[in-house]
Amino acid sequence: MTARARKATPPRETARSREGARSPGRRPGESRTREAILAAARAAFAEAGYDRATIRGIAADAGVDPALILHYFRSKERLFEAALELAVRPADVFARAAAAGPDQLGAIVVRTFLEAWQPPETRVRLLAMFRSAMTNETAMGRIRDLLVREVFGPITETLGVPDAQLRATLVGSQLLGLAIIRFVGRIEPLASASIEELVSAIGPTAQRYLTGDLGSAAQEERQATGSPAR
Amino acid sequence: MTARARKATPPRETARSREGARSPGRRPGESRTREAILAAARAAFAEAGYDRATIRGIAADAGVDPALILHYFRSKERLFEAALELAVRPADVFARAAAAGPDQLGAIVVRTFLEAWQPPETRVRLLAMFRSAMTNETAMGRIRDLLVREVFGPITETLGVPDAQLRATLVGSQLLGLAIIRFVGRIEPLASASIEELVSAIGPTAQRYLTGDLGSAAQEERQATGSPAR
DNA sequence: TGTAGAACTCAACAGACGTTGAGTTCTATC
DNA sequence: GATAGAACTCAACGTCTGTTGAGTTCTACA
Repeated sequence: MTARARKATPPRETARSREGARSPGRRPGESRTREAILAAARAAFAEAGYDRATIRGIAADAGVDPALILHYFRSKERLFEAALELAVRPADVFARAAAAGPDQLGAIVVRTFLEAWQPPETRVRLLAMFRSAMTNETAMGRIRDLLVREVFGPITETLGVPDAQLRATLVGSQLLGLAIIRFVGRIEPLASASIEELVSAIGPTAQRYLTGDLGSAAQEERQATGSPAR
Repeated sequence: MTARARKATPPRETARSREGARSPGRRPGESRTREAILAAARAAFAEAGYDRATIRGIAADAGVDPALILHYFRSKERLFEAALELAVRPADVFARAAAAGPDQLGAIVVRTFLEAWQPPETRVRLLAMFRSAMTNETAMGRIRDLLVREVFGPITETLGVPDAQLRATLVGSQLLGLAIIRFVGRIEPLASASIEELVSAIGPTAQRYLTGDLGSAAQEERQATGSPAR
């Protein structure tokens, strides 16, 4: 009980109205409780990651009994999966990428990625995903899908360049690292650099990964059957 | 108790010799128990991250009572700090960087970074650090120090280029993302690409971040007092 | 109007967790 | 050879965890 992520949680009390317990049973009118739970869950996962976020804490934030969460979602893991849904709409990237020439792809990818973090709803989902990915298979799998299946994989394959998957993961590695330093670690000066600044610094990197020359070693190895050395 | 990171832990038993308890009290001869604990701790933190790794599990792996760990290290957090010490020897980078021309700096930085992951002792420490960094201040602080104070900060400052800190964090972001995709997420084809391949793909990126032109937006903003938009 | 079932709460479970204090056995120093 | 203290184990503490089952109140449909 040294350093817990929960706020100052007085012994019990949760969300009861001043004195006496909230009565059990269904509430009159239509219920938006499920959404409240999901919002609280996303906030908790974003702040603390999968391991440190607790069902009890989420329940308290949503003003609800912990058991109700499991009534809806059956387990913490499934709650997490539900909370992560629709973290990113790949359509945005494609639309903007298609509208511009292929030589501006790098800048557009970086800008779209950074702008995706601006709306609080998206930001909270992405933070939850990233904070949890190091120790949670679901979150890491989600990142992998975004990179190789949903976003950058399709982009590089559409481009018709060789080494599509390698290019996709290279772009992904740069954006992943950027996001962690900027939004999770909040390390300066990257944390408070403007989007313009980052686009002009990192855009060319993404551009090269997407369409450029990846160097002789990469070329050779891709043509060979197995990979030497390591 | 859905998905724990611990192995198959039969109720008790830890490391007792078949039957009966191991007797208490000091063991004869010189003790290397402290080192055994640290090794087990590093392995656990590398596998599961700070939150999921447990003192009890580490104690079992080291063949020792949990209380002994706290006798040595006073708390889980301090155990973690001790386990992370000497994760990287910055001297390696400097020596190799000094030996080559400034136009090969990018390739050298990438290669040195990747090679640092090869020895199991270093690998396990770095994995522990990265796996824990998303939810643990100590680990993230350690990463920040490596980036801006111990390794890349000094390098960029020695180069005499403008925007030293920005360049340092940019290189750091690329290497951080690379390490997470390759060593934590093990996402292909990046996970099993050869070092040569990665050096020729990512080296130019690092080179540009270190000594190249970061683009007009970056230049302008660095000369102005405050940063606009955001 | 009756009834199935959804939406809720309560109380408890069993097990984990970090940490503590007291006790035992050895080593080093005088 | 006595003594301080380091190196260890044991048993327990208090708290927190995800999850369960039973009970209550409402809604929707026949």
